[in-house]
Amino acid sequence: MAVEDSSEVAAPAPRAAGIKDVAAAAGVSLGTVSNVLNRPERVSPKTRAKVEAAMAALGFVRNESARQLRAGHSSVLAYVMLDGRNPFFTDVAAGMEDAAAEDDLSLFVCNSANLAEREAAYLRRLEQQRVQGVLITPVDPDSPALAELARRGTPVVIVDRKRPGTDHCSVAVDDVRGGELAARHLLDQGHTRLAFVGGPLTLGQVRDRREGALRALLAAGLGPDHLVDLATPQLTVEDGSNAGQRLAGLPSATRPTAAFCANDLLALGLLRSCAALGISVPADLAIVGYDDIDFAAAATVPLTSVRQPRHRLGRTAAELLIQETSDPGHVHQQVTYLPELVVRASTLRAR
Amino acid sequence: MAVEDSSEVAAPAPRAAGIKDVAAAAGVSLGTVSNVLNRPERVSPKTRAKVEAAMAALGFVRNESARQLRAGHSSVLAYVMLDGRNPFFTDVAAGMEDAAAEDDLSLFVCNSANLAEREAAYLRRLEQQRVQGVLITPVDPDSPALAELARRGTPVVIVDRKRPGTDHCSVAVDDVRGGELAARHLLDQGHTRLAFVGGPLTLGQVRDRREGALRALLAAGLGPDHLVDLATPQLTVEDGSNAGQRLAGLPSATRPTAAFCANDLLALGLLRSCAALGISVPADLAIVGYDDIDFAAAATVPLTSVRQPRHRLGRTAAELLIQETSDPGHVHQQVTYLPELVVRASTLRAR
DNA sequence: CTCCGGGATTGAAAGGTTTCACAAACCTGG
DNA sequence: CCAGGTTTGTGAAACCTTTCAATCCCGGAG
Repeated sequence: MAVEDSSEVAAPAPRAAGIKDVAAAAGVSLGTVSNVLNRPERVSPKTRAKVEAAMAALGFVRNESARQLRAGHSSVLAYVMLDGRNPFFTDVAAGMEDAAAEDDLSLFVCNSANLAEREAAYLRRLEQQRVQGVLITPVDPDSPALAELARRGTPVVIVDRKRPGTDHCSVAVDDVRGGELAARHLLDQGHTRLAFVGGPLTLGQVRDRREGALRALLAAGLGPDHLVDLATPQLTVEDGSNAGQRLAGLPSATRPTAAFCANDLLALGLLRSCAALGISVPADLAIVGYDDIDFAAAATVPLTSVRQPRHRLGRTAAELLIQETSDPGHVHQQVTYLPELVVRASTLRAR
Repeated sequence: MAVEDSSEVAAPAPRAAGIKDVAAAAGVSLGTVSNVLNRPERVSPKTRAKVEAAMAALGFVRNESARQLRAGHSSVLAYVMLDGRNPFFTDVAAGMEDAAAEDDLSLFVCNSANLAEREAAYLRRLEQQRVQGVLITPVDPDSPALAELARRGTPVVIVDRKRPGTDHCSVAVDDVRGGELAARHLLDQGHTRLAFVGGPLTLGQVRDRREGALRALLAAGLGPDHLVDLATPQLTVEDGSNAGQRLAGLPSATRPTAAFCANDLLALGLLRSCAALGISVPADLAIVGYDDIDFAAAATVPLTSVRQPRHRLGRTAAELLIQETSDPGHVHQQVTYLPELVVRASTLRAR
């Protein structure tokens, strides 16, 4: 009167098989299973097959916490991005992901949404997880938290910002140059009175782009009064649209005939409100954006924009990070790319 | 001749202080430090202060791997999204993030980029990490991998898709209804020949939206031949633009006077190519998109679109997941939201 | 002065993996 | 058939934290 072997009963929740169970099932020792996992070449094909069969049968899934605890390192990179809703950053992340995948690492993407507090919370969490390294486009690149993180042993790479210190690598695009390109282009088109749409000035990107525009003016012999500031609280489509309203409200005598926007979201918003207000682009107002996101070219008045090598930016950043973690003789470097102006209909010279 | 105490030498890499070091520094036991961390109310204010001071002095950072190994659970949720470059999913993720933050959990965002292989790799990695649960907009909701993941103990919530089985919760929007809304609106405007722009049909979202359009036609007494398929390989701006070229190439006798696009990216691409080809929107071609991403309203011909409660979609999904992990008596539920048509200039009735 | 109750603290076990020094088994050629 | 070298396999320690039963200490009741 044999009782049905319990292994044949569909156990509802056998609770996660571990390496130990696999070893038992395969009739080998713990260490051997571990070897199959980590150094398969050191185990004979026969035993390896046995072990692999056991793993499959038990639905074994390696416990990464335990692995990491013992091995001391994880295989996760993280990117803390500044604005998850800006396609620019999404593309940067895609570049990182490609680089990470090549080294068999995962990329953990977090979105600080430009909130210092949220950023800090993520950094804390990531450090606790002992991620292999952190890529970050910081709310404030001078924050001491970043330096400390690095000092305590988590490599940090600053993305899309430069940082004078020598604690980390950084990858950036020359925003001053970008601003210069944009403004010079507008001046070349015969405009002499430009609007600068963007903010807050606490963002280095915004500051630098504006600074570049000023330089271009200066080089053309025009004073800073030829740059009309239309400050925005954020860099969203909505803010750009609002700026358009304000622009339209200016007396036509002093109203700029061209606008340089700190990013494409603003530019698209501006474009929209121009359409709504009957301001023709580029005849009445030329517009230059920044980032050259896909939607820039897709806008019905395709947008002139300053292109940044976003994919490469991300890829390079991730590569530097990986290098830092693997090469003991690593020295920090600051990579700077040059932006490029892409001219489209939104600034075609008015006849 | 005393040798300088080594503790006074600035050690270059003192290697991560652990709970043990804190205990030693504070003159208490291991367990007490742990209590300060996990049940502060059980330790007297005096000792707590001592311990906290020691932690600060040593720059102690809790080791999450060890914690998780012992405690058995992590505090990370993950969202595997279908297309990181589509703002719709970004917004969904933002909703999840809010819900997660409320419960003091982190959200790990991964982008499968519509690649089954990448998706599988992420799922494997996440399971190894023993994340608390997985939110996913799957490439293929019928993939057995999902069911198995759930069976092995990682809760899974399907987002933006429904799944007949009873293994997980799901949160979706009724795409058939959405397609119906879009098509009926066009029919109401007097159009009788519609283009459907979208693909691949392996994506349930695309299939359902198309299906809805067919139903609307049927309800209006029109056969399926009144729906002209412009299949696209993906759902990108570029694909939409290409579809526009093809549309323009159709003999004007049979050319549809309205287009329903499976998402806004396609619609924006279509819009762009119309502008380039001199097809006026909406006079020559009415366009309806889907998702109502921010750029839809921002397009220079603002886009009529089917709005989905994306933020809520994400939030609800995360809430269900959290509930599943905390409430033992949890029963899986399938939540379905209704979409809503947002009418804008791109379909204003032609005079 | 002893005993008791209860809050504060302790110590040891446990959790799943990797690592490493070592043992066993096998092979090669003398 | 054996010595010595190589290839496989083993077992125990270590990683850092959490948990929980046990101990300690203190003041108050008897």
